Amino acid sequence: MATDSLSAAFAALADPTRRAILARLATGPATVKELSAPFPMSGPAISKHLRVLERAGLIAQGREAQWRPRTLEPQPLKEVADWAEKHRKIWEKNFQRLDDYLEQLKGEERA
Amino acid sequence: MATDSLSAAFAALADPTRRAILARLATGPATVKELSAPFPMSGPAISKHLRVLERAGLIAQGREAQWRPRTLEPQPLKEVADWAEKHRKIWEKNFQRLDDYLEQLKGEERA
DNA sequence: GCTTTAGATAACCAACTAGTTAGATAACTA
DNA sequence: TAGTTATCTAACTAGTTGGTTATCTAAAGC
Repeated sequence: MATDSLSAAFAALADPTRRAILARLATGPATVKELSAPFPMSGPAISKHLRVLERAGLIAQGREAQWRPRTLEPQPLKEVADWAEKHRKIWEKNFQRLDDYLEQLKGEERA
Repeated sequence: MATDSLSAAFAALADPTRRAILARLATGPATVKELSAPFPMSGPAISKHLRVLERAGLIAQGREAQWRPRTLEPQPLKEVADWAEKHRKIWEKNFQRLDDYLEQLKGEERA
């Protein structure tokens, strides 16, 4: 995998299990046990997903007795949202220009 | 890789070479030759990146004599942007609630 | 001190990724 | 027809991913 932070964030989000974990965390901090409950998957598998999310900076780890509650870290998601929104707008403009061009062609044909 | 379309789009975007290719295509259609020019990488390597982008639905392939010009397809990027923006907002609300709560605690302490 | 609970780590495996070189296909050019 | 250009496919390699089971650590409860 590429090592830049945007690539790490995109890669971390490219898995439905990890996106579901983030969705759960959006309702508040949760322990590993709570996070793994919905998935038909071993604990270590969830631990690995959490490590991917953590290396991407999307979550952070707390410590409370024998629990390590995870919480969201918004910064990388903000970078992803900004990138996607920016490029979505550019692409749209691109397509608008194409539409304008096709419209113009039609007009010239008629004339 | 997970097979759902959102996962495929995120995975395709998780590589700086592929994001650069998309950035180039945002300025208009381009041949494989043109797309590979900026990269110190063999043609087949670029072909593979293009296949990943195509399977994610982010680009389409034209045909003109011996060229196969690629163009952008906006739909999957829109899905990515929507997902990211939606969750960014939820996370922010989450953090706002946390801030409110901490503010409230401070107020109660003072009282 | 022993048991239980939460979680991490290690070792392994199958599948996939990102690159390579070599060779095939298909269309233009002289 | 022969040669050149654009592109794709095949076969290979090294490294990564996503899962498993087995084992370890640390805190809590009795």
